[in-house]
Amino acid sequence: MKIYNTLSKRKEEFIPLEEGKVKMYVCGPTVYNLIHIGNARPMIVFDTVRRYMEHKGYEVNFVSNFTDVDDKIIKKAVEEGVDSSVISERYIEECKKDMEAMNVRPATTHPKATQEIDGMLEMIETLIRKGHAYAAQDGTVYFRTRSFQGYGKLSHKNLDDLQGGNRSLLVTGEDQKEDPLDFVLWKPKKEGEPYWEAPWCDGRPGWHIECSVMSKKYLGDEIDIHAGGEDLVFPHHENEIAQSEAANERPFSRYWMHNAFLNIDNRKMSKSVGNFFTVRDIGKRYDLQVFRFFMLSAHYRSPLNFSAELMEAAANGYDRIVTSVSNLNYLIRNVSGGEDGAEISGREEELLKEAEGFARKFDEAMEDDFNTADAIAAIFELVKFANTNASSASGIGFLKALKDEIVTLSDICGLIVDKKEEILDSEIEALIDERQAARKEKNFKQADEIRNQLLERGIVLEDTREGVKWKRA
RNA sequence: GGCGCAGUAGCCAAGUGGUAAGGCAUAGGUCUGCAACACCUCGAUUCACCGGUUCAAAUCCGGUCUGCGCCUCCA
Repeated sequence: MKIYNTLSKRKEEFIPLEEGKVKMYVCGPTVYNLIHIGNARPMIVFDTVRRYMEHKGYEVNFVSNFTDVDDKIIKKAVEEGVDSSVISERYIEECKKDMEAMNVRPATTHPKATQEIDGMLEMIETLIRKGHAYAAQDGTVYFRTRSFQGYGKLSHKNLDDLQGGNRSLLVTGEDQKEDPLDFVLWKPKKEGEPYWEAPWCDGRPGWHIECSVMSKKYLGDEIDIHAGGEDLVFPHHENEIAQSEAANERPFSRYWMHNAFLNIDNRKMSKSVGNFFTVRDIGKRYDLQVFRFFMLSAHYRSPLNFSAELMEAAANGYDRIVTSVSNLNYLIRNVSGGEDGAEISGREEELLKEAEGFARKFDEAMEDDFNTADAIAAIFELVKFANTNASSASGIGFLKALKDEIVTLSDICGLIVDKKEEILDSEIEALIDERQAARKEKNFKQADEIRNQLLERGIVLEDTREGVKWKRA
């Protein structure tokens, strides 16, 4: 399995620290609002990475945090006149609902920053003791960036370039720093803000220290994979490396994975431009399975553009897979030989062998830095193969094997393609029978009337060679 | 200003040295009472442009143009 590592800027063979196990940390959202569709990209992408690794037999310890103390949360809490925990708890719950709707599995652990303050105090103390951090006059604690040799190794920046770029961006409090590149580990409370007691001042943690500490606590000093959006490379992940490696004196993460952005009309989403969608909004307009399919239709390191037209195309593509599985289900239910036909014939054996080639192609694509676009192409080839080779003359064992293969590969992508069979109420069933009778008598006018009637109730009929099928519109 | 990414059919998108996957859309056909589904057929002599290296380049090198990202809270 090859993974593109931001650290080395190349694909590397994945070798876990511990045989058969993967320790993976994904930076989660700051919970001050409903998550937007950009937040959803790393969730879907890295959930898919996790699913594939589990499919390969790895035991994955998947940790993803909620940042629940932050300026934006506090601002919202002040606006609503409630405690900031009310805001963060509310949006953590909403985020979990969205994740479920996108078929993103809950992490092994979802730590919250506010529950991990002790660990942060401890790491900050360690950093001060080792000379990597210092407290300023007002109690703010800064990381001494130049004290960490490897600073810049992830984002491939050199310190002097950074300094030049930063010079014009000096803000208040900057003059307390020994060096403009130093960043905050702990900051003093302001009136009305949540705070914790600390040796330097009552205050709250900086953003970067949170992830270093949560990763250490739940996964250990050294982990396999650390992931997040590409905008986190600098400064967030660079700073995490500095903190963790300076404190633990061990390499932090072996592989760093970063997803590219989801754009809207080729522009980064932003509230000021007004091209900003929440997952909740999109879920009202589209099946979120379609959204997930859309996300995986491009490589995770390529920018992906979001638009109604592209979602439309994705919906049609996703439906093709769902329809194929539903056709197989129909054949399985109505196969002439029933369960007795479970025996797979020699010819079918050969076909299944051929079908395995698509699963192999799928695996090869995923092995190559999780090339989901190629992997989905393999699913489409399999779908075409199934559509071409399955018929009412097929044995049930053969049909089930084909269906299982499509469902298994789709499931690795987190795509639900085997829709549960619904029971129709008897009234609708009676109408379908009535229409069939009308068709038999060549009373097509009445037959079409009934079909339209059912369509108004959201039932779409399809007359296939094998019989009448229906689906929800 | 510094660092970096991308430009492949109408649209989306794989492909990083050996002669252009897959999907959507469009058109024609088979099937069908019609519709839908499915299947078949059709689409880049060519990968932004210009040079170079090579037996061989979408893939490597140099340059040009265009779009985008990071350097500041951000997935």
